[in-house]
Amino acid sequence: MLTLESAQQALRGAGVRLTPQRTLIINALVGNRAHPTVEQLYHLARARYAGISLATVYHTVSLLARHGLLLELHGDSAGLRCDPDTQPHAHAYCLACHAVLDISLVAAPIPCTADDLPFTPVATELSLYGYCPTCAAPHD
Amino acid sequence: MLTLESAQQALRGAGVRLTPQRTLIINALVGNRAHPTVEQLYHLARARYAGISLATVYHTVSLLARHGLLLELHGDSAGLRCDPDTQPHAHAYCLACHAVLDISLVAAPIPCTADDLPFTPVATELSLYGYCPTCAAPHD
DNA sequence: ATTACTGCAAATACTTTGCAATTGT
DNA sequence: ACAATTGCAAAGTATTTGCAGTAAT
Repeated sequence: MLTLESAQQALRGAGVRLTPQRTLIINALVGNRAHPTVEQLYHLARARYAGISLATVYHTVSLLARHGLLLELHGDSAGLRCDPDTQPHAHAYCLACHAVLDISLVAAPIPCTADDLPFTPVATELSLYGYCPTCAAPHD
Repeated sequence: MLTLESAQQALRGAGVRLTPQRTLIINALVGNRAHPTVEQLYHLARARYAGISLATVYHTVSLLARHGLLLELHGDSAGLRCDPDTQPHAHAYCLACHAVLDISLVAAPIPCTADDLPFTPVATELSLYGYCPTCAAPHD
């Protein structure tokens, strides 16, 4: 799970500078289970420092993903979403309220064979589309 | 598996008109295992009828997906891809040559629970990112 | 005849990029 | 000091939409 300390250590170890903008974005992600879009992350960061730009948020998200500190989720037409939890799990996209929920996976290795030859994934993304418990509940 | 006949039947049964453009697009998809993007589908269709427009291809792909005749794949930054095979299977995206390969899944029901409440998916997408057998092979 | 569909062009949305100014180390 | 990073604006790419003309049933 992402923490400011683990991120600082990973970035410093890679010779990457820790700017206030990056600290801001990391802090907005720590403990955040909402799977924010880049746009939402931008607003969260801007609430604390008005000068930050959307381009910097894009840059930083890409940087953090390259350093294995977050996962980029592509399952949503609302745009790129970020997940600070890099442990294997799936994502449930609610078609009604557009929430993104975590789905824990019972570890079950996927036999990855394409045309009978092995395919070695470096990343996987399991996306489920449906209705979350709140939206699926009968209306009053 | 999509055929022109099955598509005709499904669309006519739903009161949807079978235009030459739609027939063209369906034919471009039948037996197509390349998971073409909308743009590629547009070029395939235009090779047979120069007048077809990209907007129509987008409309038609969305229509066919709504009628369960194809799957829309969102796993690629190259844009929306189409899969005429609606049976459950995963997709392997090659990070080198950008091919999209089918991965057969051993049927293993996923326990879908979000916050201990059931999430009922209406669609799922399992995307694997890595290197296809050709690109993973040692270079000469 | 009626209504759905097409094609164009414009609009929208998301993301990337060039570059000059700034800043972390 | 020096290279990395930022912010702005512009460009690039993907997709959607309004609407007038056209065509399927």
